[in-house]
Amino acid sequence: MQAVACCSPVTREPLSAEQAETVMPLLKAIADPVRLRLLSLVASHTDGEACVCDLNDAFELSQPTISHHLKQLHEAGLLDREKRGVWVYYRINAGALGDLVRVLGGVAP
Amino acid sequence: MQAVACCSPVTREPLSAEQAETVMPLLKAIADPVRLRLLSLVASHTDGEACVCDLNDAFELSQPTISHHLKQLHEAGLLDREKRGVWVYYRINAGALGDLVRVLGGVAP
DNA sequence: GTCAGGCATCGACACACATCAATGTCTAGT
DNA sequence: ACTAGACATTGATGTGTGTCGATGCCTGAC
Repeated sequence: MQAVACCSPVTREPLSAEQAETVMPLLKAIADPVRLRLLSLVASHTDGEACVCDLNDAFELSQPTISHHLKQLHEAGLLDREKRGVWVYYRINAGALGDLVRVLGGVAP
Repeated sequence: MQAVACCSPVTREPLSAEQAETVMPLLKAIADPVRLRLLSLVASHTDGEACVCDLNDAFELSQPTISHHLKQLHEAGLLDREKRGVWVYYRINAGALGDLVRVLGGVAP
């Protein structure tokens, strides 16, 4: 998969400035409590996808705010977006999350 | 080790607000290009520790800025601090990084 | 065509944060 | 004691970002 395909783990050799900037979008995307929970909600949902209508109800935040966070996760490559009729479904991109785990020195399942 | 010991992977079940807040310090600490590189520099250095004097020279940033970032990483539990004479050494805390990897659904080495 | 509802975009605001110069604190020499 | 050097702390400043209300765009139903 290797959606980001960046570099060896941070614990192995020093990250260059360019490599760090490559990983930043992923890290900044999940470095917010609401976005991390959104990602978790989508990832752990049935079939690995969830409707925005359900996600809105899971937080005491305005609809534009949730929409904004989902856009951030989508642009980072962590969530895929698909419109089906009136509803929009977000799906987890396991590859992107796996890349991040590997950069941090872990082993992706 | 389990320095943070928080929760099952984000991909398994939805993270609660409290669980998300628990992981945030770790994520926010590495969600900055300079700090991620600092962490990588320390982690990949000989014996897993590095002197601040060396870290200062690795960036074109002022000394207070580097000091500030190292403090952030230290307070997040990712780096241990030890003063030896005039010099200060920072050491990687592999446990904290491992916890983060596990929360993200990876397997820590 | 019209209307209602789901979601995105826009503009504005408040707060957080990265950065620096100046200063403080500690240690080892001399 | 005095000095020089290594790091930390402080205060100030500019930029980034999370949040919301208002508005716009689609889609399906009538």
